[in-house]
Amino acid sequence: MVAKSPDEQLKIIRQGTVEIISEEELVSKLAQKRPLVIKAGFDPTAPDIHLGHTVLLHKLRQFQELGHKIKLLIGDFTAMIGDPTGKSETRPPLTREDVLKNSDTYKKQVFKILDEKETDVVFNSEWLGQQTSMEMIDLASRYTVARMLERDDFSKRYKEGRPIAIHEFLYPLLQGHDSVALKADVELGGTDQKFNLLVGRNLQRDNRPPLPAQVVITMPLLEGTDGVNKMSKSLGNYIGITEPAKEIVGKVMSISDELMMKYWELVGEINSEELQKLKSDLSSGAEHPRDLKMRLARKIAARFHGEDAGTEAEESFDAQFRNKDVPTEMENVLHAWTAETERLVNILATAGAVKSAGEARRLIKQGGLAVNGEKIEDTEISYPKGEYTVRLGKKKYLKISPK
RNA sequence: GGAGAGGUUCCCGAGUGGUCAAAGGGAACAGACUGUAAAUCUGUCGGUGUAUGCCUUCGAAGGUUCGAAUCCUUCCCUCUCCA
Repeated sequence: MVAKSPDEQLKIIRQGTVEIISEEELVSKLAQKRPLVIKAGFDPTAPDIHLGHTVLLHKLRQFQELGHKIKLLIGDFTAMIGDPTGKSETRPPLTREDVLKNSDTYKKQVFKILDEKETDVVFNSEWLGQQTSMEMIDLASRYTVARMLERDDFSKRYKEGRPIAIHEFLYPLLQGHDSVALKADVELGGTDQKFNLLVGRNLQRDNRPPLPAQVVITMPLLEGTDGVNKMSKSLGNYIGITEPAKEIVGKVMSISDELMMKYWELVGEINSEELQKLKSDLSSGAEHPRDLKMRLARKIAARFHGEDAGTEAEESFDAQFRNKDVPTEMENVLHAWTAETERLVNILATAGAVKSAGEARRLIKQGGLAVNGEKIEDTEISYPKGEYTVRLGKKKYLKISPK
């Protein structure tokens, strides 16, 4: 089953990673010619998987193809703490139902990339929920405050005088303990997870009896559509895999050219030779950046929605932005007219198309609003009851019809 | 337990009695430019039928004052140092 030699495997595993701690250990584990236990943790608080998550999933998929065993860990227990970032407040504990619901959605999404048969989905509440206070204290005694403060996020906050709650220290410990419980051979995570992953390694070593330490593999974080911050739902710069194909194409098309190459590398499902070719074609001019980006956009859309949806999304994108056609389908908003005619700004505001009438007015002043294809100049214009096609800005189209 | 610092609009951050809907930056939105690129430039950025008006906002609640983000009181929250 495990057919490839350790060196061949290493070559594949290494692609796109930031760090492997350590490669020698990984090779010797691979040389044992058994399916390794590969651990990767996911937070069940946000059930929507986005492209950023898939970086990890693609790597896991590669491990699967090499014949290893994936333990997909849903951190339902640790979610009660929330991985400390300093940004997020302590999260309210999820109910059992929430967890189950979220993890179901998770599974559905994850298996668009992973092979379901070769994946174990596990919940850390299974063992963490059973722990007694004594065991918790014992776990806490394995680490010192000084070592905890080595973590970037903690030391920064400490220096800046920002709060750190004690329970935040427990997060890395519990996550690390998961590795002990799973007897993980390898743990995969984003570069922001390095500290936590290393804690797992240390805890395995310090365990009684000691366990073989897991190999830690970190993956680059994928920047979101803003090109700066890591992709996350809370920043609103994400591309969700359940989004409509058109949305995915639109969002991918709006990323910068530099970022596009990173996307190719991390979620493009190509090997390093192919990546090199794309890069050289791009710099030699053999390939137009726009076309290359469209290929990527289409590929990603097709991955989650099928080839047809990908093609269709591309066509409608071109229609709208190349040929400047009005899209055939758009969101329909119902509005109840309160009088014979009503001011446009009010209609838009009450319909929820804009935050306030003032914003609508602003849009008009800035020349970003059109009704039935005609640009509006007058901020006080009124319309009688009827059906209208409204364009807000460059890309947002809306149909307003009477309720 | 003691001493000190602080909580400002989406975020960071200035403002210490009227000239404050509150500087500056970021984000966001719009326009120009384009490949719906990115970058850049310009504009907007609490609400209100536009009003030198009115309403809501400067941790919370009260108070002083003609007038408070600014002063006082109590409360909540955070940090630092000492113990």
